[in-house]
Amino acid sequence: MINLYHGKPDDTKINLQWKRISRFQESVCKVMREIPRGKVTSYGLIAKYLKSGPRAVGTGVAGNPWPLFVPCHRVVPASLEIGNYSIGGHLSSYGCEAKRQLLEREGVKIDAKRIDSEAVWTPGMARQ
DNA sequence: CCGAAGACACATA
DNA sequence: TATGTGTCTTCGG
Repeated sequence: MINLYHGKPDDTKINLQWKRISRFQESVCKVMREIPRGKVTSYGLIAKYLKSGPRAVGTGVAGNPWPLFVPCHRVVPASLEIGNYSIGGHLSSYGCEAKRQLLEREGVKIDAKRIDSEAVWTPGMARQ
């Protein structure tokens, strides 16, 4: 698994229990799965794509049932900052550091505390 | 460029 | 039904 880091867009042979989450969360997760490797997107873009509101997307991502299975770490604020990120629960306050490491390792150029605007990916585009 | 305030859509209790 | 949210956009300095 974790083919996400190997360039494969879909690694979920595992039966994710979509039924346990809401329709909206499912849509958000699907959109996030379409994010190419080395690219990032923002809540606002997903919100626009889903014809929804940014905060709703944030809520849906925050309640992401499967961190890392769904590349929620590729979702950053529109300000292109790292933003917050909680992995393995809300116990890790250093999740943002791990997020930065993950993104950097995926090829996203991060300038100290900001993400390269070239790495922004918009939902709805043709997958690379 | 940086900081502060309002708003909107959806989830959870 | 009411409140909260990992936000966004806009206004002012």
